[in-house]
Amino acid sequence: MPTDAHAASTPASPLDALALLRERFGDAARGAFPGTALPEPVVAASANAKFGDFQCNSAMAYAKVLGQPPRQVALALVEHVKLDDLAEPLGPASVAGPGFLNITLKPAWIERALTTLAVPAAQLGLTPDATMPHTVVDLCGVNLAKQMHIGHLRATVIGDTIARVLERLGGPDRVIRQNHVGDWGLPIAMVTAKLLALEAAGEVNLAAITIDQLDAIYKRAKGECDANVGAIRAAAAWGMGPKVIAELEEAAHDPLVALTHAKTTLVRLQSGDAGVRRVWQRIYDVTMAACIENCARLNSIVKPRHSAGESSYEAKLAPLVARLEASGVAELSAGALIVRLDELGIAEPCIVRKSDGGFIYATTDLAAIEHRVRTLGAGRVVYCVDARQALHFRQVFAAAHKAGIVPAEVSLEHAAFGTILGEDGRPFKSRSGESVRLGEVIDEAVARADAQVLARNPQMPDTQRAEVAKAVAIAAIRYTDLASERVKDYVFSLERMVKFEGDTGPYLLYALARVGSILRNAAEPASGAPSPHAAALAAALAPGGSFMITEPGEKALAMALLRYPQAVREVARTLEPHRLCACLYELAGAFSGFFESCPVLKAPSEQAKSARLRLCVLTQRVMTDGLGLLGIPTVERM
RNA sequence: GCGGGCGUAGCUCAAUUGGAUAGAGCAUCUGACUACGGAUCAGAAGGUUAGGGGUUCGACUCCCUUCGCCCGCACCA
Repeated sequence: MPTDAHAASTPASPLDALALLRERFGDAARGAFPGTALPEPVVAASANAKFGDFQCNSAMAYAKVLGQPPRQVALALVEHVKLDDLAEPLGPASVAGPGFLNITLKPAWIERALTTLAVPAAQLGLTPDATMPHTVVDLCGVNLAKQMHIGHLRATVIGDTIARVLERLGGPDRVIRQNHVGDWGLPIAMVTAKLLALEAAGEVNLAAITIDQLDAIYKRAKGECDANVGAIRAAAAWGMGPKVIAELEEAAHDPLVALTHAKTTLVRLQSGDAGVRRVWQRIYDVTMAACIENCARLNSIVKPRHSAGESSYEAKLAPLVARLEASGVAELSAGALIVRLDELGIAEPCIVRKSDGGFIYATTDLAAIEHRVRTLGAGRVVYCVDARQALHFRQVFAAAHKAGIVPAEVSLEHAAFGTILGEDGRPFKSRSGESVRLGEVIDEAVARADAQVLARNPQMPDTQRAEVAKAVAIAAIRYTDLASERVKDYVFSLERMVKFEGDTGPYLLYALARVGSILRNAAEPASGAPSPHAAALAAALAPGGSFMITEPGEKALAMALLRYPQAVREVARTLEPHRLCACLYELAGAFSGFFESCPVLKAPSEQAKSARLRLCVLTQRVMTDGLGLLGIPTVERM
């Protein structure tokens, strides 16, 4: 759907060459072809350096509308476009191929833009945007009595990164993290019941119980409850006779007893029975302590105050469902209460109450949405949850809107992510087929990182190396998780991700360490004598000072720096952190190129030295800021 | 069966949302002033973007279709 170029648009940031060029070419199109509605101009960074820095590709499209030859249209745009301050003058030679317009920025513009970017008040082009809606980010999502495993990694890392990016853009008070804890329902009741029994039998000490023990007890309890229940259901579904089912039920006598007991426990829990509640609270505390610790180890900001257990919505479910029923949005079907969504293109209805009268997770999610929007004031709710939940969220979002639980303008988004695969291409599991504990994965990453640092830097003190290894491990894990397209599966290979070479988190830390090394050398040379670079460094650090772009290496670095603010905004819009990863990797690469071709401390003149030092300072700031958004801690040396 | 996702170099991943010769990193090969951290850089080689049709001046991208893999599909969360 082409938009009218005559429509007003928000003014472009003075840092954003791309947006400025779009603006200018929009003006040019209106000037050259008055009265004709034309689509917004298409301007893009040139893929190939020989085509300049940017290219305008609209002449071909406009030619179609105007019925003129594309090169003629291109020439008309050249005639009308005003780029004097921004780019080298365009001429007939700027038109290439079928009508591409090649644009090269003026060094003076790049230098001014860098100066603007570097001004402290500009915050690297990311001053808080007061119009950004309050945003709830649903992340982590642990379950009571279950050890965190590899399946929690992505929800924890991606969710945290999205939250960090939105906080950077809208200010810290605009983002509310919510850890939707699975702390309610029959599964929890099963463990609670089992734990009560074990405690009564003197087999466990509740005060000293660990998450590992809870995890084991959970599995036992669950096993005892649904040992043969599945078989009975299958027998019924396959139309087997009542005799077969009766036999199975006989065999499943114990499981059914356990299940019944769990159901009774659930009722007691829901009615506030103090004895049951005490055990439940203990399970909650132990689980959450482990969760918070794991998150901290991953450098994800998930604190107790972010916990939003399903139990906290318990009291709201019945009234919510009653409203849905009264308003006619929900209807009975085969004994269950459902919200039909077929008119919204979703064939499967959203079940809000089971035929046995119980509520299910969709009900809780609806209550959570209402809370997030009405109470927490969210204008946008982002769910960082496995892609397999896609249908569930489509249903819940549609139902929420249909029922008027949230206003239509509130954006409900499922930031779906793919599965972590093992190197065999199958979902990542341990040798025994069990899911791998998150803590183990982190341990191994730290061990590998430590070995790498030791091999390369044997003289580093152990305590420092331990700190560095932690940072490298986090960089490795987080960067890999964030660097590929969110919805896709990816292969988990610690060996590859902990490498210091190539497109990895550790490489980014290395690039930053090299920047820091130059600045350290500038400040304090080996001998005790005053640094010969002191004057140049002071000039470079002086606020508001000017940049100087002459060498290709300097220009490439400058262009990479200038892309940063836009990359961060793209992440906020698309909820795709890999765009920021790519931006930072390109920045690191540009710096490496600069590092090779443009000596800083041995620069040909004092002026060049100070200008290059200024580039180093800005690179350090941008890299640090960007890594911070990815939740990757930085180190001085490694 | 219906719905959704995916398929890009030997391997792991990109491609600014329709633009020029599809880019990186591993691995392979060739080079680089005894180097402000060589954990680097420059270059080479590697592709029928799963196959086939269509739309378009122009397609990895949009539409149709076949193949392959993954995931969902009312009352577990």
